[in-house]
Amino acid sequence: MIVLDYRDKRPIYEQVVEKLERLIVSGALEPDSKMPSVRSLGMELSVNPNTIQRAYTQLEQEGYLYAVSGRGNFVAPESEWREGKKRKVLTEWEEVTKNAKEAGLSYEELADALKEAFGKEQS
Amino acid sequence: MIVLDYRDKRPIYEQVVEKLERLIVSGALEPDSKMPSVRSLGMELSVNPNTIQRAYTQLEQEGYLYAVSGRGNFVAPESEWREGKKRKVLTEWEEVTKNAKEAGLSYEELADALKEAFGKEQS
DNA sequence: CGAGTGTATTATGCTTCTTAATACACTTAG
DNA sequence: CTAAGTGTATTAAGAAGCATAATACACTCG
Repeated sequence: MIVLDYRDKRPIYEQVVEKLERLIVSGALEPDSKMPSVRSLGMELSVNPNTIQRAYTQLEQEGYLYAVSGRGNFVAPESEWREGKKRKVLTEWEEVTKNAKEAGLSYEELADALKEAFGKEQS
Repeated sequence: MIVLDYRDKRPIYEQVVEKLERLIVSGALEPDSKMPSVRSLGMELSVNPNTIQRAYTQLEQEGYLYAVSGRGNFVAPESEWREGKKRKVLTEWEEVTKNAKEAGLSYEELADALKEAFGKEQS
């Protein structure tokens, strides 16, 4: 399902959150589909179930999962997280863009990079 | 010179690095100008000199400062860090842009936000 | 010479992350 | 009904990183 990067200095639970969030946002994990149990995903990643539990709890607080006692964790419907995610990522994008400007990157350079990222043809 | 944010959960030395780098890149601290000594900046921020030393060492490794034994730390000439900084921040920008696209933000939305960030007039 | 500088070392306390071992209530397949 | 699998909670322990404190030493400059 996911692969951990041991060179990454961040906590494991944070990596798990990031990677699962990515799978959900990209649509690789469909709404209402069942997530692996904390025990099975812990086994698969050679990580303690508590660590997975911590990741799931955070994903639940952020609206990406919902838990059903005795049954498991499930991907939340898109309406629960899509708008919040867009707002969050746009704020981050504006911040990084500000840094880029400050570092000396020009409007034209970024405009070109933006076209590139969206597969637009260069003039 | 700088102000620490105690709500920020990152290590102090990392905050110091980020804020000083910002001052250098923006030009607020001119090349070859003298930085505060590790002891004086430690006093000013109510932080241990070792913590400042750690920040200075990292800034030196990244090319923003150079140290002269017995005299102090100084801002490195722009040629030492400008290009590296631009490359680094562009890579980060491309990554965040990819995330924004994946989260559902359109080319038009980002193009508008880019114009906004550079103070361009909207058509 | 003395004050101020960078730099290094050692020790200590604190917080966070992670593992481990349980425990309990719930749901579902058999 | 029973057993297995689920989420969830608790407690204990170890490891690592962060920060402070107290020194120490070589250097530069007034």
